[in-house]
Order: sequence, then structure tokens, then C-alpha cells
Amino acid sequence: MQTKDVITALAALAQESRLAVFRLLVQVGPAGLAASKIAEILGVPPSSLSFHLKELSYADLVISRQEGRFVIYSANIANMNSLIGFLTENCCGGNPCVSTMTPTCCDTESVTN
Amino acid sequence: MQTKDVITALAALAQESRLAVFRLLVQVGPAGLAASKIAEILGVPPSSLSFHLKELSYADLVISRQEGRFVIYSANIANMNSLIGFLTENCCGGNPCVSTMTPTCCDTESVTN
DNA sequence: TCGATAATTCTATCATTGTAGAATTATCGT
DNA sequence: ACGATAATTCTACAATGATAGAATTATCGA
Repeated sequence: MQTKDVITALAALAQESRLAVFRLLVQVGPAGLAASKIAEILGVPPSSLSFHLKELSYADLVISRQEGRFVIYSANIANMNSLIGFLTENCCGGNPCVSTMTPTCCDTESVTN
Repeated sequence: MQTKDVITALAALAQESRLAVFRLLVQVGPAGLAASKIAEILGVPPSSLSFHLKELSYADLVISRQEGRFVIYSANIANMNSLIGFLTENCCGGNPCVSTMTPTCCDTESVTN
């Protein structure tokens, strides 16, 4: 994961609506939610939500799939784990303090640091 | 950790210079670095660096201590771990997929979710 | 106490980002 | 094929954030 991608991801999350969307999708898991359902739950106007979902997609933090006339969004857990890995990388110079270097969330198989 | 604090922290990290400063300090560890040293290593003008350090301090991502006429900055690992905990909280609805829920970096004692 | 260095604040300018209504495109049910 | 719903793009406006020189404050060495 490149510095540029990390900044894009962090910037995407550093916004109230988007952070709420992302956390909601993290909690929902791979099943995901339709855009309209997200808008309903969070009380965000559709056009605003679309804007934010686009940002999250661009940052590769969410994945979308078409199901009929619904677009289902779900969190990209693997990329979130990469992000976390980047922030904690080589902590304290490498060896002295790192106790556990395991990913913090599910989908550990597909983590691509 | 509150949503507002998380957004502040993420926004603080979502910037090239600040992310570089933070990662540098994470890698250096508790010993930290003087502002002038950081400016030298990263090639950032002092006034700009001050601006960014202030942001990182406000976000509670770095800690500063005075040593003579030097101000030494170090990463606040505990708070970074809280941040990571917030993002991964209740992943996939709680139980089904969480394999390891351990902090990703040192200073595991002082983690305050 | 005085010059030199460290660090921050002040200031102005420039660029980016968030918001949400209106219009547009696409897909469903009948 | 047509009305209804889903979702996105377009648009304009407001707000926030980044940059770096100049001035300011504070601490060191001699």
C-alpha cells in the first residue's frame, strides 16, 4: 500500500457521514446494504450519500455490487487491515515492542500489506 | 474514544507531511525527536512543521516534552491503538469473523478503548 | 547580557472539500 | 411501454485546510 493511497483512505474516513457509513458497513459485514437503506438508516440525503460512497469507493474502503436496481455496498475489510498495517509499520524501530502483529479484523486471509 | 475525536485524528493523519511526521515518530518510538530534527529529516519549513505538529498534538496523536530549548515530539501509541479499535469495532456484527482482537502495536497496557 | 538557535504565532493567499437541490440515467413491477 | 423507485451526476455556494514568509517569544552558550 502506497502513501498516497493511505492518505486517500484516511481522508475518506475523516468525515462524519463517511465514517458513519463505513462503520455501519463494517458491522454489517460482507452482506452489505443498499444505498437507499444506508441513506434511510443514517438520515443522509441521497445525493450527499452518493457523493460519500463515491469517495469511499475511490479510497477502496467499500466495494459495490449491482443487484437488480439496487447497488449493494460492503466494507473492504482487507484494505482496512492494510491501512492499519501501514500506520503501525516498523513501530518503535522494529523489534523492541511489537507483541502482536496480527490484523485486527476478519478476512485475515486476503490481507495484502 | 468519541466519533469526533476519531475524525480529528483521521483528518490529522490524512495529510502528506503529517502522516510522514507521525510514521517517523512511530518508528523512532518513545525517545522522540526535536522539531528541528524532524524538519531537517523531512525537509519541511519550520513554520509549516509547527502548524502540522500542532494539528497532531490537538488530535492527541503526538506528545511533546520540553528539553532545554528543544521540544521533543513522540507518537502517542496508546491513542493510535484506540483509533484502530474504533475502526474495527464490532466487525461483522460481533462474533462470526473476529479471529484476533489484539492491539496492533506496542504499549498494549495503556490502551483505552 | 548579548548574539545565535529553536520554536511558535501571525498573516495572507490559494486550493480543496462538504452540502443538497435539480436534472439525469437506469431498472423494477404491472 | 409506462409510472415509480434507485442511484448517480451536475451545479453553485459555503466552509475548511494548506502553505510559507515575517515577526515574535524563549532558551542556550560564552
